[in-house]
Amino acid sequence: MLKERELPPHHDCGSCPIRHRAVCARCDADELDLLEEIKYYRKFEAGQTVIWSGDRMEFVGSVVSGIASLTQTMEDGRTQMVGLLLPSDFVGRPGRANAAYDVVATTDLVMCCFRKSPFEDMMLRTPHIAQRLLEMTLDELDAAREWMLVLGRKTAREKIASLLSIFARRNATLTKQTQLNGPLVFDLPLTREAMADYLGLTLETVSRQISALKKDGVIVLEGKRHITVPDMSRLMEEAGDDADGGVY
Amino acid sequence: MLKERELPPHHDCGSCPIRHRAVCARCDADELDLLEEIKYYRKFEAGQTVIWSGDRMEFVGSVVSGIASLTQTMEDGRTQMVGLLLPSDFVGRPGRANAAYDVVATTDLVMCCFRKSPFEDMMLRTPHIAQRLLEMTLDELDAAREWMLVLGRKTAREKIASLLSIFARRNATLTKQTQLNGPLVFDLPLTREAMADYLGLTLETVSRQISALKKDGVIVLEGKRHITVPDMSRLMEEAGDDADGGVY
DNA sequence: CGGCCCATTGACTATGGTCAATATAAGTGG
DNA sequence: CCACTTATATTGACCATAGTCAATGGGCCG
Repeated sequence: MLKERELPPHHDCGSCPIRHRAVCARCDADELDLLEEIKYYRKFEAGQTVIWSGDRMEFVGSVVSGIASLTQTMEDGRTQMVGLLLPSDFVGRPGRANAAYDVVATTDLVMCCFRKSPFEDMMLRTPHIAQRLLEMTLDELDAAREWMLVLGRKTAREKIASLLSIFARRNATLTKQTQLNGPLVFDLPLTREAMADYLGLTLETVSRQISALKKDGVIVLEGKRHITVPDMSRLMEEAGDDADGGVY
Repeated sequence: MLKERELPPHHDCGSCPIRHRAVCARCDADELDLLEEIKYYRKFEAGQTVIWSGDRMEFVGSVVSGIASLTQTMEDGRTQMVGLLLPSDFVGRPGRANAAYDVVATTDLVMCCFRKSPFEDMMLRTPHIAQRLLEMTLDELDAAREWMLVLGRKTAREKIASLLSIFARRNATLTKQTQLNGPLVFDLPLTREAMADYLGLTLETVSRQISALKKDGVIVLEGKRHITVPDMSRLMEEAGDDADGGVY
């Protein structure tokens, strides 16, 4: 595997890009000081495994930048991605010794890690952290359940459209585009194979459906990763979601 | 729809069958007293809808007895069950005004409800409740993710075997059978259609696969609902899970 | 008895998977 | 700079699994 690179400087929480969204979002200055003492940064290269399923977990933490995936694998090699970890998302489960999933860096990744045991102690004494973690966990549960509908009931074409919708919307919020009317432009952060693992498809089917959506003008493809969505409501229609309602 | 039946007596938390597993598990006597003041029981008949998706939620609560299902429905009628609520499971999301899913009583159901707003207030002041709710939510998230693997990657036969495994194990713990060696006997709490909705299949495929497992001696079927599993490890093999490992 | 609900089974079809060939792009080293 | 390698993606031919449509069976209850 690839080797870990030099660590970034131990920077201040005040200037942290995920300060207001991560597990520390509700912490006040005093609480942040305590967190600073048990935190450290780690960098991973695209493709590198952050945690192996079954391994003892030494830390929990937040994704600062980049994307990681949570995957589950059967003995015969079939794999299913069960979560996509974006900046501010939390990794690890307080109170559990061993990891339940593989965590893999999909892109280059920076994580803000907390030593597990001190973090658990702090959670008991700091309701702000526990409250925020509960809120985030409830959000993740909703996301997982929404994905169950995608996996269980949508067609291959709808699955692809659903995934593209997620990226398009995520990118729109990230670049502060409040308008969803104009064309949306973004780069796919996943390979065809990773998309297949997330959608419960084969990479060939992913490729075919992307080609079909392109042929039908739902998306414009430049290269393999660069995508333009001329009409977002059209894409959401293709995803089987209500194009109008659900401002989410 | 069916009408609500007379309410059960407002009984004491001390004698509650889910006392040690529900959201109140960690509460001490004082905290239970406070909960008693905002709690009430509701009974639902099999088939009755407890909460409609999108409706304002007046309460949160725990399943005391019976089974409820959490389902999501697309405009064209395709439905996916996204959770199975068993005794002690929590219903509702503190901090959210409207329900995200339909909650339907699959069997006759008794719920211990808390008026939502007082419960939310109490959560802020009672770490024992928030801590337990976090723990339960993390468990549900794990369950949802395990189900994503089932939905995304397993064959119809494996899906059925996975579902039967869950019921068999749940029944074994409920009847205090610590031995998983001998034959396990239980009644299916779901119709074929509900199983299909949970597994992302059609009811015909469910029926066919149950017949196939029966023909192959993996299960013995008496009537439509009564099932005997002669060899649990055989069933888990069919489910694609490791038959030995994972004492879960 | 008759009607209703739930389940089973069969015949046929369609969606997506499998296997294989080919294309494209990004390095790597002579 | 260009051949060579490797990883990623596309496309085609064929096939298998599960879906669709339809007929039939079996309890249960009024």
